[in-house]
Amino acid sequence: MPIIVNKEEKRRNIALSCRELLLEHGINSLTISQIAKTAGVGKGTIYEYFENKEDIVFEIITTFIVEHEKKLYELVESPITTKEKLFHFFYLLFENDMARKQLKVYKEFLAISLTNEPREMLVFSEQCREKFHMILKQILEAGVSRGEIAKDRRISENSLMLFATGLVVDSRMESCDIVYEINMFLEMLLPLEEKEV
Amino acid sequence: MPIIVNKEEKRRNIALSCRELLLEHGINSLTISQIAKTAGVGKGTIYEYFENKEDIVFEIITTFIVEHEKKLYELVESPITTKEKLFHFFYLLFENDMARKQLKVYKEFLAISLTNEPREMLVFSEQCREKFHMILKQILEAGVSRGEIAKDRRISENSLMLFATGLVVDSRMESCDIVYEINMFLEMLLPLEEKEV
DNA sequence: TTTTAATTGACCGACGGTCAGTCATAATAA
DNA sequence: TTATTATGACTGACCGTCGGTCAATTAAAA
Repeated sequence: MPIIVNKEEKRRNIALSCRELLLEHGINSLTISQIAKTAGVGKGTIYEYFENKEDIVFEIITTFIVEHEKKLYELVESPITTKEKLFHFFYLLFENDMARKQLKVYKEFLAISLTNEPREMLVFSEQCREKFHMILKQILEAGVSRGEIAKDRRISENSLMLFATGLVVDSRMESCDIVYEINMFLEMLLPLEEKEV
Repeated sequence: MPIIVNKEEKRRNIALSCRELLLEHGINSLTISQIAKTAGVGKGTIYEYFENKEDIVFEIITTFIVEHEKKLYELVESPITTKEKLFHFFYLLFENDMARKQLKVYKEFLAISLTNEPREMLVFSEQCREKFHMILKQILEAGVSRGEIAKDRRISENSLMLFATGLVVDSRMESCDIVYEINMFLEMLLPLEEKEV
């Protein structure tokens, strides 16, 4: 019998070898031929492991999101105020050059799932949504139990996430000052007095 | 001397003749050849009036947004509570089939301006942002002066708009129940007691 | 030798975009 | 009034690119 390759692993390896390529150029200026060459395989081989071009991007994005999640879990545990945690929950995406480069690719991913509606991507988005929801919930509950958020103030995790999405999308505009927008939003939800409790 | 056509007008007419086509199929499954045929001109002629494919969509989107703005202005004047106005500020986009069809195209437009970053589109987006900002400001100020919003509650128009963007983008997911999300958000900003004042 | 998973790159069709050439009109000359 | 000509409008055959396919090939195991 011929060699049996670990499909899952090879898929990941091909994707990994293109990470830099994708970060540098965007999705659109990335061709399958380039990808194949970079990964050191034939063009046809790519289609043994991926459905289509978007599928490759999808695999890479997944690694980004896993990394992002890790940062979020650190955030939950960090010894700062709830308001600061919330600030970083949003700001993490824009923190530094690397984050912004990854965000750029994530935006392209968003763009794809906004036009075609590939079932798989939707499912994936929903899973992310759920995870982030949980993280937010932890942050908020800790805030309440620590008395940093008044018990009667109902803060909707969903609303915070929709705000985050809006932030990602509208950050393309010059007139959108990320830090300012986040602070305004948080100030609206958690006015100073409450934090001081 | 040859005929001189009104370029501006012809551009609009070509775009207009493709409105239905665009609403029915998306941007991606719309080809230049189709557009040319539908508009009753040669393929090359299209490029006399438009930079590229996206430029055509851009022209059509503009008509959608103008219509949407009109509805928003009506909303400002309508005899309902501030909270209801805010609800409809968001919900107008999902109100009926027509709105949702237009929104679908708008999402595709968003997708384009999210990947390529054509200067022109950015400028356009910022102009829209400014207009919607003004409308929100009017609604909120009316709310304060009518005593429906406490004077000390600072509500950030920008935050509302970011939420709206998030709503548009995340509405692609099944798990995002528009009406519910809007109500949760508004309840967070304007708890019942305040409205009752 | 046979079997079969894996690999490959030449090839295909679709599509966005271009451009050399044609057409239609109106200003002008005869 | 008619012929000439200048020029913007218009056209569709053609081009390059790119995502995706598939028949042929390879090579390891049986």
